[in-house]
This record gives sequence, C-alpha cells and structure tokens, in this order.
Amino acid sequence: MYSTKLSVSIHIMSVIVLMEGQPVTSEYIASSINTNPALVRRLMSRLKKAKLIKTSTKLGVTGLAREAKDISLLDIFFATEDHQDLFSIHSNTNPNCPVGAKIEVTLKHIYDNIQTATEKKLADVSLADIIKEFI
Amino acid sequence: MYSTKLSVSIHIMSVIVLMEGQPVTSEYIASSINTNPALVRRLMSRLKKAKLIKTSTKLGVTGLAREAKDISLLDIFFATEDHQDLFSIHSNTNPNCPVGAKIEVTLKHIYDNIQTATEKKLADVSLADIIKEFI
DNA sequence: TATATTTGTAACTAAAATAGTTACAAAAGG
DNA sequence: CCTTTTGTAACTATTTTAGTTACAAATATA
Repeated sequence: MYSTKLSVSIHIMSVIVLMEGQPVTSEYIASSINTNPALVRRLMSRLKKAKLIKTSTKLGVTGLAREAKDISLLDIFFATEDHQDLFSIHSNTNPNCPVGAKIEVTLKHIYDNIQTATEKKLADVSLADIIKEFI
Repeated sequence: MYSTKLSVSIHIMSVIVLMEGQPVTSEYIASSINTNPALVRRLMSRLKKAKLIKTSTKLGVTGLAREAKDISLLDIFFATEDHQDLFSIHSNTNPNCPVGAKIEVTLKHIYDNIQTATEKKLADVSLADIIKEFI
C-alpha cells in the first residue's frame, strides 16, 4: 500500500487549478487538506523539481508548469512517492535451497511486469480528468 | 509498496511443492527463507484458512490444497496481505473547499479502477509459473 | 532599496506498520 | 501416552509515514 503522498499531491495540484492562475500559498492549500503547511511545501518542492508546478517565494504557487491534460497521475507519482516498487521482496534467503537461491530474481521479474501494467494505468489518467469532478 | 508477505508466502508454497508431497515443518521452511519459524507459521495459518495449503500438527505442512497451476498470486495476496488497497487516501479534508469536499470519493473511484487492473495481472500468474524457475 | 511574506529545508516528535522473537497451550501421529 | 509441531498471543525492534517547529534565503512590491 502506497503512502498518501500521491493523493495529497493530486489534492494540491487540483486546488492550484481551481484557483485559476491566482497565486496560492502553502497555508491556503494546507487548510483545504486540513494539514500542516510544511508538509504541503515538502510535496510542492518535489512537484517543482519535477517541473509540474511553478512556485515563487513571496507569492506562493503561481500555477502548473504545463496544462492539466498533459500531467498524468504517473508523473505525480514519480515526483512524490519515495518507495515506488509495488511489492517488497525479502532478501538474505538461503542460497543452498533451490528456492532460496532463485526467488529474488524470479519475483523481481514477475513483479516488474505487474508494476509496468499498474504504471500504465496511472499514466492513462490525467490531472484534467480528476479536476472535472470538482467543477 | 506492499509488504514482503506475498513474497514470503510464495517462497513458502514453492518449498512445499519442491518437497514433492513430503511433509515439511515451519522450521525447515524458515531455514530456506532465513527467518523465524513463528513468522512462517503465521503465514501458513492464513494460507490454510484460505484453503491453499494443508497442515497437520505433528507432521507440518502436508501439501497444497489444490494444484499449483490452479493457485494464482492473487489468491496468495488476498490470503496474506493485511492492507490490500493499492493507494492510501488522506481523510478529514476541508468540506468547505470544492476539492476537499469531493477528493476522497473521486480518488477512490479512480484508484479502484487501477487496482482492478493490478489484481488482474496478479491473477494471471500461477504458482506453477513460478515453480518452473526452480527446477 | 527596505520590508513583509513565503518558500525550501532541516531537525525533530509521534504514530503506525512491518518484521522478528519468545513462549506455550492444544492438536494429533505413531 | 508421549513427542513433535501447529496455532497464536504477547512482546520488542526497526522502519516508514505523518505531523510539527523553526528559520535562513529568496523575492515581489511599496
């Protein structure tokens, strides 16, 4: 189960769009999420580094860096989630057992395939698709 | 990111199959995983309740409850993973903000769709597919 | 250019989840 | 009947996530 970072980041970006280009502060956004401005700023910082939003000291967030229809949930996921692997694999298995010796590579291969499918689904949803629901 | 429970459970079931019907104990399996027998037994217990393996006190695990080709990774996932939702959604958002008021339902709807796709991929891989790699 | 405001970030604390461990009653094969 | 093993409770340790405080650096704008 991934953290709430993707969800919170989508929330942040939705508020930015709904404010129609007027600068918004981390404090304003935090009041919609009902959390701390610093937590919002941490995510903002990552979204800025990933070139998804534009920020400025003194003004706050001045807007998206590109159109909402051209930003996918996968873009936001990659920008903000720390541990991006879908499944964890246990390590230090016994190399003297045929299962223990190969399980890590075997699972990695299978999980990679599943993860690619999941990421493709995330790529298929744009921020614009989500914002439709709020207007 | 999901826990290692799925990976460890696949490991457990693989060892059971590789032992070709001979009973195996949690201690034996734990030595292949390089972990504690109690941890293995906790997962064994869930796999038994989900009717995926057969166990007996005194003997240990006596085998799979059905053929490896008829057991999918999704079966094992459902049996053993605690928190099965793919993405977390933050709660207690501000109901006075158009985003805060609707984000929870909106995200739930979108995430459900993605999760279904992920589960379908898990359902497409059988335990037999994995065991092939060990023999 | 001075100033007020806001970001960006470090350094915490708190809470929750995961993994690992010990211990033992209950079950059951032989 | 006795020995072995499961099944489970209760605990600790570790890691991750979320939340908080604090402040230097940046910058719009008066």
